[in-house]
Amino acid sequence: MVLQRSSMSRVAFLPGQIVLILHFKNIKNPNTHPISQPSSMTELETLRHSCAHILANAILALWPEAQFAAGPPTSNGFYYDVDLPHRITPDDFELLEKEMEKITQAAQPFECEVISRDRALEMGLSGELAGLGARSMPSHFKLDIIKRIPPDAPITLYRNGAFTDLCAGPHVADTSKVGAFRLTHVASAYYQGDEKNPQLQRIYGTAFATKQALEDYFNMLEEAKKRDHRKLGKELELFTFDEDVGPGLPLWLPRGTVLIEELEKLAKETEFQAGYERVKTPHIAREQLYKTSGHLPYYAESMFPPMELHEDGGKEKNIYYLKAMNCPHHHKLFAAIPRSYRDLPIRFAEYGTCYRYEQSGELMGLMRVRAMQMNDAHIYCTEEQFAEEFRAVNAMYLKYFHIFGITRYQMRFSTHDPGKLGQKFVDDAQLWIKTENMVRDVLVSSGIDFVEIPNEAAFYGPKIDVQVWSAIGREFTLATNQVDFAVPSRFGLAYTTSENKKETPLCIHRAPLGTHERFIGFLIEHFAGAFPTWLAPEQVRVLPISDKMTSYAQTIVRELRALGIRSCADLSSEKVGAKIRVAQLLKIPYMIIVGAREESSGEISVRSRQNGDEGSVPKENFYHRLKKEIEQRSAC
RNA sequence: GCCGACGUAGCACAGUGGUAGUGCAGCUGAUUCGUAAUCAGCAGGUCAGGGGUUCGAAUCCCCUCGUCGGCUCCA
Repeated sequence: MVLQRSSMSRVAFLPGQIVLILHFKNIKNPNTHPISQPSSMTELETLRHSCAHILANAILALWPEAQFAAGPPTSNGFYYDVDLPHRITPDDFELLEKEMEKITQAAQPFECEVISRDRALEMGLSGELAGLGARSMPSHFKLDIIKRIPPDAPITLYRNGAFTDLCAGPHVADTSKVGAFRLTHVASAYYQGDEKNPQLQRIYGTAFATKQALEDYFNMLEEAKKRDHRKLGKELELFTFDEDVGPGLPLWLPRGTVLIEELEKLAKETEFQAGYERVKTPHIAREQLYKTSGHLPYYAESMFPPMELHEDGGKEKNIYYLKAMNCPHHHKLFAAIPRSYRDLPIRFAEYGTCYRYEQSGELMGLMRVRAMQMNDAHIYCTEEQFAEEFRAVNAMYLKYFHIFGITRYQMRFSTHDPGKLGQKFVDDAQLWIKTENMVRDVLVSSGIDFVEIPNEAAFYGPKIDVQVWSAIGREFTLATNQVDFAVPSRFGLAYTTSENKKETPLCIHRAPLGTHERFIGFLIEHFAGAFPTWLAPEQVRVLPISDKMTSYAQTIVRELRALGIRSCADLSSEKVGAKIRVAQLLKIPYMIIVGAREESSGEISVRSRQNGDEGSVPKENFYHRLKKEIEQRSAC
């Protein structure tokens, strides 16, 4: 299973809700417009785009030599890419915002003018495009952009005050109509997103129709930061990173390990019921395995550098790689024993640990790491069995999403491009069409919303990625499900048919729980650290009123543990209020408070994380309720 | 990987050239308490690491490591 690197898009934040705006290549998208067509921006986008012009205008007022590239609205605001010797830092924002204020207060009308291509080129050469008038240097990025405008498309200018920009528009009526704005950060970006091109400074800002909406947005960002898994991971003692261990290599503390083991328990139960068999494979393999699979050499740069071993007194060199995926190992397990059509489907499952050398700048908490434990399985089946197997896999995804209450996700169905058969995609047009139709049918008949993206399939077959969004709005692939009709034949995998012939099986790679790292990172944010009882690292904390109650508290802990319930007693000499506070901050689902009253009556006083004081109950009643809640994996 | 910012006690932070600080957590003691913080004392640091400038560096400069924000959205 190869989890593809996901694009990191952003979501748009609106007060009180989170609205998704997706950016997919080749997909109709309300936010992107083909260059030749008149733009159809939303009101908010228009406002933000106008803000970008005002930003450029302000930058020019301070640094007239600035050269501008693109300045579009984004999901959360706007930016303008600028080439400028002066390094703009957040310290410059105040000054820039003041300049921008001057422009908005002047209420300069935005005027549109259609010009000829020659006139546009002329203006570009004289530096007037994205400028405050003629300059000694040409507007070279704008000239490049003009070259890329289709010959039949009109070329338009937008002006406000002295500022003129090559722009398709639209814009607000005048510069006073841009609502409330703020510059947010500065980053670098390559011109046209290509690392061969010069690096520009990208100044980001955001704008809303009203000051209140702007404030709401920033408040919401603050709230989102509180559920950032990196922050909660530290506070709740779930995982850590260490410089000596290495970047992107998480260390799981005991509380985080509980999460891992509960997820594995769930996966193992679910997969057992669905007819999977568990396998175990080593973390390394010889170079030859990845030559056979086809991962070498093209995938080599995403793998850790190989280990070279000189065995036989140094005569022979053996090269080993840390595995970046489990599929080749699983294929070898399939190949280990002669297989009959009667044996299929064969479903091999393993929580396999994989290592990928992700670029240092791409690492991000648990969401993108270099060592990951994957909820992997490979299903080998006949073509006839494929639809049913795929349907079952899909049902498993939905079952998991139901358990975790994951409702905000998107299924992304990536298909092939017939024009690229034999290059980007395995050359078997019939099989592509057939499998894609089967996948599509399953999705449609299951009533699942999905987007279809041509040209994004894996080399060996179509795939479905489940996209979700982190607390701070980054999009990533949580889980993936891929059809493979190419690699099994590279491995010479075969089964004997009822006619005693050899046939290559299809393979479904699937990882509905993705990797532990990313899935738990996601769950931490999804639950804001308040895990449902079945997942909670510590399920119950027993709080004795005073140390006279120590032994009764310990009795209760023993009883809970005998029932398999994770619990501890807080025997510190704090007052009960302080103990409650600590337990609440650790987001422990239940507290049991015991004093003399409870000891004599055999009752316990229950306090839940969610509802506070729930009063006294006979302890067996509570144990029973808790056990049921855990067994059922209730949402809360 | 590239660009930028940042790195001070376990955590959150203050300290911009002149003796390294605060709060929480920790430890010790006292307190024995009924639903979100009891009190007191103590300890804790090669200021990420290395090099340089300076009479003197957490502070200025260079290198390395790490973390964070970006690197798709094209007039």
